[in-house]
Amino acid sequence: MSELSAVSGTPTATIKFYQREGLLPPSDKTAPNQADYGPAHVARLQLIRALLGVGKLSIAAAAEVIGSIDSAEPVLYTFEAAQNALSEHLDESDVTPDALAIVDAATTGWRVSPGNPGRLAAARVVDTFGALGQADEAGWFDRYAAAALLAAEADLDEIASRSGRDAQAETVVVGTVLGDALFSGLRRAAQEHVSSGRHPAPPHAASTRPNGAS
Amino acid sequence: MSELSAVSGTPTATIKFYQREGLLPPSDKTAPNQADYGPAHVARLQLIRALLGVGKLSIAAAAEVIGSIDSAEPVLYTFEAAQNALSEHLDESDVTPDALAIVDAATTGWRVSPGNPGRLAAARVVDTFGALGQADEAGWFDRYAAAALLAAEADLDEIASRSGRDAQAETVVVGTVLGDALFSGLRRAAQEHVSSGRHPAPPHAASTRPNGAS
DNA sequence: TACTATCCGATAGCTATACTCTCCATTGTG
DNA sequence: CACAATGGAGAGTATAGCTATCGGATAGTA
Repeated sequence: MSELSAVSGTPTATIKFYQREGLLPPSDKTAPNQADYGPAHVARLQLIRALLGVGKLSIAAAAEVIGSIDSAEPVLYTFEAAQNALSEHLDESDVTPDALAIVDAATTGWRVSPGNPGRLAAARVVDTFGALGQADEAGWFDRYAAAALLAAEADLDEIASRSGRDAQAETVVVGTVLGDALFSGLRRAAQEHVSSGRHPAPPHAASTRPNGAS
Repeated sequence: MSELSAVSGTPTATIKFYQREGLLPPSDKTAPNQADYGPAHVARLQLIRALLGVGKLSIAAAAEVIGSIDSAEPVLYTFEAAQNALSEHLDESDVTPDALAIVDAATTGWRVSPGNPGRLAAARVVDTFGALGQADEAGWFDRYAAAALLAAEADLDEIASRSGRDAQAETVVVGTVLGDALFSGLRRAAQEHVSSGRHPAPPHAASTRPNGAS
């Protein structure tokens, strides 16, 4: 076990905790008190740390998505499981019909089930936006929908490039979880870029420099 | 005070807590034990609930962004403040140069300061992605960067449509915080759409229906 | 066989966050 | 003037995510 701890940099106490919570599969034990860990365990632990750390999942949510990787279900179900684990559970009564209509209008032509967690989450954002007295003057929702479509196509292409159910299922989870974080980072960078292109004086954060490929 | 509580549906104990934490400005008191709250207080409280609830900010982060709305700084600084409050504080030593190079390549031509929190956050995602044994086969990073640019342009247009520093500053904060949640919801919806367009059998979540504008 | 070191597993404890409750002097109101 | 309500301050609570300790068992060594 402390082999695992040493390799991963995770304290043994934490590893034991993850095992208890069902995040990490039980060790293949060779004796009542002796266990063996292989590269699969190391990889799994790394996945856990990524989901909890960068992805900010809760222990329970991480356990759910990991379970859906391990189940033999087709990849499409893993997708659903990942989405459910990542979103808090809303139903239609948590959002106004108006907000749903706005979301549906922004996603016209999309084939999305009414209970899709993303649809409901987006509607709640629309509600919140309205409650704060903000209005969508410049087609913000529509343009976000276009951006989201771009990202989703990239996601699906990335998944399709993997071969084998297990590799695909893992990419589904990793892509879904890390995708949020990646986009959020890139959007902030893009905000600075767009903003500096429109306003003469850049924010005080030191030197801004045009970015050539390294 | 319980006027405020009634209107907002927030318990008075919680309101008092927010005041203590500096989220809510002190009441304009008319007597040592009697205070008056106006519509500004109601609006502020709603903003707080939105930041904490939908935006999932911590109390401390919310206090920071709210402070930057109230300061008289130009809107560009509010942008920076919002970004800093939303990102955990990374510096270049937290990510590999390789990951930074990949991020910079995906954002070629963008004018972004090296310390931009988004740039570093994106690099950390790239690192994590690699550590999990995933490779960017289908131009995932580049395509996310394109999507992020779209979103950032929408953000800036939306902000530009507001008049007055205070309205703009509030839209900066609201847009930056809610934008992450909105995109994440729309991306999940788009994933289902794209996925159902590519695979014959949809996931079991009941009826999927093509979506006509309401 | 004795000794030591390690390991597993279970339990209890710790820390941070986001509230929530209790107390109490003050005070508007009838 | 009685009296419920108010504002402010500090302590208390619930949950999440670890972390530390203890007890029993076993492998390695001599």
